[in-house]
Amino acid sequence: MDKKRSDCPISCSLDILGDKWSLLIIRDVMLRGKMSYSEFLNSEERIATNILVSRLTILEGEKILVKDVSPENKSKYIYSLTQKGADLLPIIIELMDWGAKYNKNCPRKELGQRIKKDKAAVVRELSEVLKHKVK
Amino acid sequence: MDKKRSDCPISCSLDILGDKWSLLIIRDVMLRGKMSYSEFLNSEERIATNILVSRLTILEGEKILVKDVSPENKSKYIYSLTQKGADLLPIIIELMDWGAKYNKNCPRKELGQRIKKDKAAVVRELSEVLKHKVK
DNA sequence: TTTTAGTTGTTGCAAAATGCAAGTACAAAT
DNA sequence: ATTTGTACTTGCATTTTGCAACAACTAAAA
Repeated sequence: MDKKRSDCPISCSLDILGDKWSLLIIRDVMLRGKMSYSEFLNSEERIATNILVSRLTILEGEKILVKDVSPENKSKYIYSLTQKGADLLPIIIELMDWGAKYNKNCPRKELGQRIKKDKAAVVRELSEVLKHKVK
Repeated sequence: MDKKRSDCPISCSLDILGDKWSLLIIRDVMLRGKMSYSEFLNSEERIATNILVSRLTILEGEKILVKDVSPENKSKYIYSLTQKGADLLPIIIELMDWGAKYNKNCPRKELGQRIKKDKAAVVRELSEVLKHKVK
């Protein structure tokens, strides 16, 4: 954690999350079941390797993600959400809702449709699911 | 609007909002009644003048803000939210809630307290207020 | 009229972050 | 022993950001 720009909670959040990549990694873990460096690397947005390492380090340092050796493959690491990371769910959902609303090229899929109908229910259900995976 | 990284709605949102400053400007307009270049410049986070101009141009280009000559002072511009900009309210509220929850130095003030108690009500009330100001 | 203050920028330059390509290290599989 | 998979590191060019100074315009004051 560097020095904060101010004590405004929005500013504090943006100090950590305010870039184009961090929340995409969170999305991958939260909604797409991705857990490893190579899975993140293969996301369609094509993050560079050095940026990915840098962001994973920061997210781990902020205790948003935790890193463990994979049980199946000892030369592999898996990243999981902490409760602090899981609590980013509403932000992710709102970004998805706004993005879908104002981009024609972003057709709403299953989750998007459900968010449009009952956002609160989606957040409730997903946070329940995440609760059982949190480290 | 540059080229998008993907059609994921979260990614699309971050293409526009994914930096440390844009959402702080939105915060200033949305929650602090700020409307002008000089007011944004004087926020405690101390944005640089070239960054501010750059962000205002982008936000105007994305039709999140609109720029008009001030009625009182013809050498002054005022920036207002469009409906697209006002629809960022839930994102701002969630960033505030998460930031306040995980930062000791961010004591929740009036709005923060109300968000903690009943987030949905706050969003409903504030979006009603914003609706009447939208350009 | 000249000056001063207020407002919204622009410009130049250094520092930091990002993007890209290649290389490294280590474990497991063949 | 070699290859494959996984997780990085490094070097370098490009882009963005941060900082400080300067500029253009308007309105009001002296």
